[in-house]
Amino acid sequence: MHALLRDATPPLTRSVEDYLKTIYHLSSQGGFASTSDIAALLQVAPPSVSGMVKRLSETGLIEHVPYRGVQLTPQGRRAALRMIRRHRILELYLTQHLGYDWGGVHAEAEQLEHAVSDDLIERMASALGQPQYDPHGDPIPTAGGEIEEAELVSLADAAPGTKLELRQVATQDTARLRYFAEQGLTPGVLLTVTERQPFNGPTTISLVPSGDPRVVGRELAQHLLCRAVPVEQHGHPGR
Amino acid sequence: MHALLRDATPPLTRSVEDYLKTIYHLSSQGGFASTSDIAALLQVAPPSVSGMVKRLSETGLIEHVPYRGVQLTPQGRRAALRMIRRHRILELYLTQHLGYDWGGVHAEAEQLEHAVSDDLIERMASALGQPQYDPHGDPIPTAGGEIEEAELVSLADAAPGTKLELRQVATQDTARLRYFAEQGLTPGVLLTVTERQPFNGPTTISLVPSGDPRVVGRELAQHLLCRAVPVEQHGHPGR
DNA sequence: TTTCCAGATTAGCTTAGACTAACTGACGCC
DNA sequence: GGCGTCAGTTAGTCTAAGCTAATCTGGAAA
Repeated sequence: MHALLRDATPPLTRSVEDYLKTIYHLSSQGGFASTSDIAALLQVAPPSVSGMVKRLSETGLIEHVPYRGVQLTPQGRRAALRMIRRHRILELYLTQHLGYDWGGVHAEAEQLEHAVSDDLIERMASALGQPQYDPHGDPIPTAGGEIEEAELVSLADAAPGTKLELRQVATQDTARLRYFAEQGLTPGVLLTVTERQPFNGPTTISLVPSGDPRVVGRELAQHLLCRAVPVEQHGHPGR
Repeated sequence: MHALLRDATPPLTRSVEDYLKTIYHLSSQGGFASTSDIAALLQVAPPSVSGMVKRLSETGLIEHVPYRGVQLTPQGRRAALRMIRRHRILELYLTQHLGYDWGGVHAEAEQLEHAVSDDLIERMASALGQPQYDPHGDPIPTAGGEIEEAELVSLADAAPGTKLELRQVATQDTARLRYFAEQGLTPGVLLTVTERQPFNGPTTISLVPSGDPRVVGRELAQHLLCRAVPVEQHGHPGR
């Protein structure tokens, strides 16, 4: 891996890094990222996105189909995964070594990810024991640019009766994150789906070791991404 | 302290922060910082400095006397000391907690100082036990903007026969820093000045507990800033 | 099919910060 | 006391990245 990287292109700017990361997130469930979705996530006006999209496709980081959207090229994907690795290692380091809480860590990492050197990231990764998951349960790409593609279902879609491991909490909203933490809904937790009310109603679950019940509304349940647990078996890599 | 800071002015840009820090260093031994000195330290062309100087004096961060130079206003000084605090705490944290060496830490801190939040800096300061000196022996300003003004003599100017404590190593050159470290010349070391050759010749010293001699050329000696030790007495605050 | 509209794009402007080239002022020297 | 030198400044250009206003397009609805 990491072969043929002869391109000594100028380092990416902070903005470019943000665009690539955003495009990665928007297009990771297949397909294209649209101009307006990118604009909304980055909080810029759509024409700003069009302008950047032109520059990025000229430098070969993305593929642009006019009026359809954009996708990352392999080169762009590599750059995006590098940023995601930085972000997730920073979040983990800040929570484990500097007492940040689960909610407030995102904004700090968002700034730092553009400023830290690769060397510092690898030192943090070592200090953390080469972790595989960040505090939200998201997989951390390797330095070589590999990422675990998990097959996850949102709790809102899981069939009643199944046993699941909560793997990711897919929101950045601090208030929601805090609420989930209070409810004991953090990555790694095991649970069974008890029932779901019809017409987009709430999902009832019970936590696995304790049997404690929880009722989760549809909106929140959509943020809880789970992995099916194949009957009696757990103990996964990171935390 | 920290009262009357009602100015909710837009946050300073990275460039502005760098200019202020540079101007602080250049004008700290009294007087004005010149356009060309600023340009040389920041590695930009002199007209770029003129342009920035105009903007900074319009926003009240510096005082500009045309064709003479610039000085910080109290507001500018506050901003500069904030950056210096960040830089020095970062250097100390990186060396103590992430295994950076004395030489390589500067560049990393130079980037990070613009990206970290005040909160993170204070967390690092706590993790370090509210330190007063960075790894080079430079005093760390308080969060309130106070800095210890030490009376330091460079080793090149110290009178033979005096006993000194090495307090700062005033260079950022990695090779020189490594050399000093090899020679045991790090902040906190005690020494006596044995003799000095005339005509800008080298200074001979002996390290105090061990009595080991060292001969230091004038150029290097100028970088070694020392505090007079008032006869039998040592043990200073940080390290 | 034609129409219409939301979303995408182009056109043109702004700001920060850098640059080169050209000009000006301060001050030492003869 | 005029003159040169060199540092400092002004003028004008460039790039990245944002914006608003105006225009275009592709696909759903009529």
